[in-house]
Amino acid sequence: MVSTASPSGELPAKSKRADAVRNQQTLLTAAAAVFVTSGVDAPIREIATRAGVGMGTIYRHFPTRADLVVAVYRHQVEACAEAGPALLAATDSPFEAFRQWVDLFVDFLVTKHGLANAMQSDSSGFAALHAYFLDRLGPVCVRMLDAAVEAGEVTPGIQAYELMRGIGNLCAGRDGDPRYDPRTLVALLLRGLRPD
Amino acid sequence: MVSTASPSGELPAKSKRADAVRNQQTLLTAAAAVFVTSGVDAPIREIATRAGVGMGTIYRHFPTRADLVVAVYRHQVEACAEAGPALLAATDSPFEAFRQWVDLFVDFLVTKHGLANAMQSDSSGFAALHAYFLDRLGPVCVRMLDAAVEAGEVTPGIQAYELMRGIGNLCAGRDGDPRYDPRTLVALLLRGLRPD
DNA sequence: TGACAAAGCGGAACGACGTTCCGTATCGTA
DNA sequence: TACGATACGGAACGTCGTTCCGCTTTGTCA
Repeated sequence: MVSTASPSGELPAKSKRADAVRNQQTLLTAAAAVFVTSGVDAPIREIATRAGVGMGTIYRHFPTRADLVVAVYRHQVEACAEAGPALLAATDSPFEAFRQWVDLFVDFLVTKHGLANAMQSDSSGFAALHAYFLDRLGPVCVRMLDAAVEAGEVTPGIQAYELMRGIGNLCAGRDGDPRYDPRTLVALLLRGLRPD
Repeated sequence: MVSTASPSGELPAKSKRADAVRNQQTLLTAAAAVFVTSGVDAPIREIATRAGVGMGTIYRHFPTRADLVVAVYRHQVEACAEAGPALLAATDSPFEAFRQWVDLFVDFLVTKHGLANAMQSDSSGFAALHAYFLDRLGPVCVRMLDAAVEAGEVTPGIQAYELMRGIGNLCAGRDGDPRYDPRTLVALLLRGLRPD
C-alpha cells in the first residue's frame, strides 16, 4: 500500500533532518527525469545513480516503487482530479464535461512512458499504484458519470470503476505504435455509453 | 520474431532425432500446465524442471518465450481464426457474427492467465507474441468488420488492427478482480461501433 | 555388430535486477 | 564541542534470463 503516513512529496510534516528533505527532493527530480527516458519501471539503481545517492536511501524514502511513482506524479493526478468538478460546472452537457475530463486523463497516461502498463501489472510494487489512481480519481469519475446519467446523456448501469479501468487499459501497451491511437478507442468506448 | 522455419508444434518436418521430438512434446505439455498455474511469464526454470529437462533444451526448441507460448496456444488461436468465416456464413447479421467472434477471442484471452498482459508487454521475448496473434487473427477481423460495414451495421472508418488491440487491452490487467469484467467493457466498445 | 560423427542435452556460469542490512557519516542539540 | 538519533551508502544475497560447452544419445554405415 502507498504510504499514507505523511503526504510525502508535499510539505514535510515534522522534524526531518535537512539532508533527508534534500535527498527526497533530489530523488523526485532524478526519478522524474529517468521516468521520461526509461519509463516508470526503470532500474532502481539508475535512479539512485542519477540522484547521486545509495539505494538504501531510495528505499527509505519510498519503500515501494509505487510510492515513488505516486510522489512524482502527485501534482498531475491532483490537477486531473480537480479538473473534474470544474469541467462539470463550466459545461452545459455533463457528458461533454466527462468527455473532456477523460481526454485529460488519457493525455496524462499516454505522455507518461509505460505508466498505463505499470498500473495493470500484477507484480512488483505496482499494485499500490493502481490503487492510488483509482482511489483519487474514482470518486471524481463517479460524480461526473452520475451527472451524465441524470441528464439522460449516458445509459445507466455502468460502473465508474470498470470504466476507468477500461480507459486505463486502452492507454496501455507498446507505446509509439503509429497504428494504435488510444484516443480513438476511448472515443469508441464513450460512444458506447450514449443511450439510443 | 517467432520462428517461421518450421510449423513447430505440428508434424515434424524432417530428420529430427527421436529424443528431440519427445522432448519437444514433453515441453509443450509441461509449459501448458505451468502456464495455467503460474501464468505465461512463469520462470523458465520452472518449466524446465516440470518437464525434467535442462534449460538449454528449452532454448533450443523455443528460442524466445513467444515461440513457446505460440506453440502451446497454436490450436486455440487457429480455432478462433477459423471460427470467423464460419460465423459469418452461419449468421444473418455480420455484426452479430462479429460479436460472437469477439466473444470467442475474449474468452480465450481471459482464460489464459496473464496472456493478454503479456501481449502488450514491451519487454522480454513477448514482442513476437503480439505479432503472431495480430498476424493470424487480424485478417479475420478485417474481413468480418468489412462485412459488417458493408451491411451498414457498423460505422465505417474503424481500423481492424486498432480494434483488436483495444479488445486485447481491455482483457488485460490484474485478473480475478470481481469489480472488473472485460466482457462488459468490450460490449461497450462494440456498442460504440454501431451507426446512429 | 561396433564404431564414429552429428545432433542434442544438462546445468554451471554470468549479468541484470530487486531488496535487505548494517557499519559509518552527518545532523541537531545540549 | 560532544553525543545520541537519524540517515546514508553500497556490499551482499536471492531470483531470473540467457549463453556456452563438455558430455551423452542417436542414427548410420561398414
